[in-house]
Amino acid sequence: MNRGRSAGPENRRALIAAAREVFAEGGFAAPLSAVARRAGVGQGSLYRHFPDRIALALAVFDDNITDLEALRDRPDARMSDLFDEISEQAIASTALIDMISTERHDPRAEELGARVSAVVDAVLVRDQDAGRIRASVTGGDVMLAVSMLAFLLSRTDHDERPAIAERARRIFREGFATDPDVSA
Amino acid sequence: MNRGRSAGPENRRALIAAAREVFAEGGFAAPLSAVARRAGVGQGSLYRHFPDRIALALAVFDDNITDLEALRDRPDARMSDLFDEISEQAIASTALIDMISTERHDPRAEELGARVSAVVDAVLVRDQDAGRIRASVTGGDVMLAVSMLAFLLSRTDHDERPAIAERARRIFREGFATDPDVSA
Amino acid sequence: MNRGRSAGPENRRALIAAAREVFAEGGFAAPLSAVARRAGVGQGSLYRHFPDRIALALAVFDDNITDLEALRDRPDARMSDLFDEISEQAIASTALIDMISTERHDPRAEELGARVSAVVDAVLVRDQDAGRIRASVTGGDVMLAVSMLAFLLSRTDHDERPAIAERARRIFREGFATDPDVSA
Amino acid sequence: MNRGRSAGPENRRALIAAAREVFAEGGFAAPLSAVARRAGVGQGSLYRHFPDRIALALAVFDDNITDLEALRDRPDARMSDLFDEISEQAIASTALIDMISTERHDPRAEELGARVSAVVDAVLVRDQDAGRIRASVTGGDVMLAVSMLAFLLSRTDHDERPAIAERARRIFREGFATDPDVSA
DNA sequence: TATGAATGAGCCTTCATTCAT
DNA sequence: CATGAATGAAGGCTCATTCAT
Repeated sequence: MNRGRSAGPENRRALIAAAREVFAEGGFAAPLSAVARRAGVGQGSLYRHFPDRIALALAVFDDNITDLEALRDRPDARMSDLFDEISEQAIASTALIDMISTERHDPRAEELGARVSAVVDAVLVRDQDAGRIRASVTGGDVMLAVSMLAFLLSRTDHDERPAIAERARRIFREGFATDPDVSA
Repeated sequence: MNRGRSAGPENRRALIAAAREVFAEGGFAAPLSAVARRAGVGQGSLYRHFPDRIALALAVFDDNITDLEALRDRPDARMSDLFDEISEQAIASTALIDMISTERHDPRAEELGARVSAVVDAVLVRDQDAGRIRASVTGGDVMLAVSMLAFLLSRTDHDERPAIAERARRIFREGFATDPDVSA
Repeated sequence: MNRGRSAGPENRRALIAAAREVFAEGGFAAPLSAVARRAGVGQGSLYRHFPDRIALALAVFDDNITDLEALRDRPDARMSDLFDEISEQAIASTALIDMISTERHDPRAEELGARVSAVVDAVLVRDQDAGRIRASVTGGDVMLAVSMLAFLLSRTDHDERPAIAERARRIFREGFATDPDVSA
Repeated sequence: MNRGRSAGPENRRALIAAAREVFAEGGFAAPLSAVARRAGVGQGSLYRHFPDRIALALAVFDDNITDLEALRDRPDARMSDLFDEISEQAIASTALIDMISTERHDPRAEELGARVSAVVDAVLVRDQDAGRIRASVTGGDVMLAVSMLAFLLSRTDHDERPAIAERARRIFREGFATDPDVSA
């Protein structure tokens, strides 16, 4: 049952979709064979489309990063929106974060991290100009906060994630805000 | 070279020591066979002493929690000491954190978490009474911060951990302190 | 980028050239997909032109045999020239030898062997007539020597081949010559 | 159906025996899974006993080398006996040769080669002292001849090996002998 | 009770070969 | 006739877990 050449793009999509689910359920380390199986695709096709786990993850997560970048381009977007977006993504699947840290020495994963950093920097400047965040806060600080938030969610049960996210974000808000009492 | 029935307690100790090293080097998911090998003990004995991975990890990490509890009992200990202790432990081995989150539904892991919580609560009260930490901060908030710090360190290269720990702790300090400007 | 039906001959040539390189680098067992890739040709086209590995190898090695036959037709060529030529070929790529022995029961490979034999026989007669090689030496003897030399080179690191070839040839020279002391 | 610990030595023997057969039939590159299957042993046990292909091959071939060394210790043994022995071994299985050349950079394979060399050197001296082999012949020359002979046999059908071996040995005899005419 | 070996399931990866377009 | 993707069968290897001694 060779579905022929035209099945290519369809398979690719199916693999990404399957990987998104499998990663969400089993984490970044989930078996690739499960991805192929769920996509209804031969093991070989998976490897043709994505020569390794990272290549597959990259395809899965590219959408997420793109969402973040879209947010940066909204002139009214502020840091809290960014945290919203990241929380939401992490609530859905924490594998991205897992991947970025597990594969932190792979240049492709680094690039993903750099794209996130760029978004953070852009939004941070605006918030500092508007006096919402202390001038002493750096992009690195925020990335740290973002990472911690995501790690935390990645280790939290799905149904508890919204509450935990809210709680963690309040801590960071108070850590970064110019007048913490206001946000308390 | 069957050392006979009297070797029991000695084996147990050797297994715990070996597991501490193996977990530190290879993470919580490291092969159990490596533990038995390093301990110089048969596979079967490992399973007899510790029926599963969690039982072994529990024994390993009991010491760490004990250290934390000792700290709680020092009347002059404050929250920053607790963070110091936890940072140091996480800098040494991140497997504990990994275990607590990976196995978060195992009652034994939960109990470990509860013991940490108790320490946190005790120290927090003192810091709040002394006016060093805002009254609005809860034990849950601090546990969250602790978790995030530990997760973060668990995903950081060993040599970068001290610097990252310091940076993260400043954020939390500012998020919790009564007068953040002082600690900035 | 389907170059259409006229690309046939060009593809064929590209495949042979690619196969020559791939076999030289990876041996006779190298993946056929590598050949197609290097030739810039689809897998399907490879199979159309060469239904199996042997068909491809035959096309590749036909040139080598042709060189040998050209040598036979030079009236002054002697056995040592033949060994020179074969050594050079084996030094460049041992895949031919590998193929001839691996596929020794395939009639196409046998034919290749027969062509070599014919060359050997022709040159041998001349050398014997000239009194350079003992009359008792048969074509089979020389083929054996040739095979052994080629096998040997096929199992020698590339950079050591010239020296090993020289050493081996001296042995055969002494084994075949009418007056071995001369060549010693 | 865990046959328990005592099955260890038996398994080991079964694995070596199976490997000897599998290597003889399929060459040194034959699948290890076939070895485990034929030995009636789990895949894991194979890897426990022999962590890699070379370790297994070493065990298989140790007997062969031992036979060679026994021959060296016979005071009346001469080069022709050595060739006899090697021919016989290669006639039975050519995988040893394949291994020595395929894995020529593995120190364990090198050691095997060195043991053969040592035997060759010892026997050569005796033959030269007795005036049966030219003084100009070196141990390296003989090793070359031995290698070529073995390679040749490794690529010859089983039933043709005796005849081919005889023919090749005559060439070497004439190449090495003090008075080649005698042996012609 | 300790021991160390056995077992087999499961994942990863590579290719040869087939096929719809 | 070219193309490039699909497919699945092997084979390699690693563990978690069980068991006879």
